[in-house]
Amino acid sequence: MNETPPSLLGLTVYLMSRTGKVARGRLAERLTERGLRLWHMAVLAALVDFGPHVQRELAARLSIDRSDIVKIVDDLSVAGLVQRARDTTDRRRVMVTVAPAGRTLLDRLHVEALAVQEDLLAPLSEAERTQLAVLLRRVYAHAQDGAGAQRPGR
Amino acid sequence: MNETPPSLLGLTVYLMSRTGKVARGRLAERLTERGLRLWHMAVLAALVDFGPHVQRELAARLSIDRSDIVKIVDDLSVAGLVQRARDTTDRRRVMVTVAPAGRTLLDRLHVEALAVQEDLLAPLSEAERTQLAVLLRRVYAHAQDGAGAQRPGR
DNA sequence: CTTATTTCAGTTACACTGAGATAT
DNA sequence: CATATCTCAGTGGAACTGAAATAA
Repeated sequence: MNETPPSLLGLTVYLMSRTGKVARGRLAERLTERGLRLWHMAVLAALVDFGPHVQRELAARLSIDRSDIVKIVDDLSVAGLVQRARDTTDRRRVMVTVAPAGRTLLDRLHVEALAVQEDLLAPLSEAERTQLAVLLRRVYAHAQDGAGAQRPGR
Repeated sequence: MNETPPSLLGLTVYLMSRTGKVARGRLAERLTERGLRLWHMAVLAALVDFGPHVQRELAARLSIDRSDIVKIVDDLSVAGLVQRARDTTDRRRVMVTVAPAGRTLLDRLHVEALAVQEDLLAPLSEAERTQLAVLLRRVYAHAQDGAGAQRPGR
């Protein structure tokens, strides 16, 4: 009685939308327990992977709106997970650097994300999980390239 | 410079969340041109695939909140895409039936959804698209079973 | 004077909560 | 009285718009 309409299950875009929402929701659930949201984790990851960023770079890399990055970085700063400092050569810019506490927290968040993933992908074998990851990475890369919908670039 | 952090790309849950959001966004974009949203299409699909529903059944089948189904069905009703009628045997219930206009519209929406999908999955071969669909269907089915996060059942 | 970056205020869509109205 | 269904009002996070403040 609770079956999903076959005409929707036959659409891969619909499946992507639904499963993506579940993935997002379960990740967010874990992060909420720590008073964080997905963007907080994403920003920490960007800082750890690529080093200090100007806020505008963070927004561009993560596809967050420039208006929203402010609050996110502010939250992280208040929590002592990142440090903010005016760029001395261009005082319009705010350099954001990950703090030691941010690194150790990100490690833990990563472990939790893997647990969520383990749970979500439970019905798939190791090989199938790899397959899924590979396929999604290619789709993601293609989408990032701006093909398809209008991508004004902002 | 706009590369996504590798530690996030390595998480399949993150990829699912991101690609799902893109899929959702592009579908919604098309529907917005017709003044519709994703749930409108989902409700039409449920009615066409399974016949008339009581509103509560629609909500359960599509995992929409019982509070939100009201407005969605109301929109469809105003647009002449569905018909609402009190159940004569249990006058608390409202039976929702798809109207002919709803059927023909759903056909067109389905075509558009396939176009969006074609675009999004462009980098994948036919075989790979099938693979992706199969894997996602299994993940979706598993998620629906209530495994993992708390599913209070409402 | 124009442009870039940060910041803030406000809007919209969305998912959910809680409670009221009606009927069983 | 308890329960089920529908309905509405309100809340909070998310994504976006527009514009002000500061600096180049």
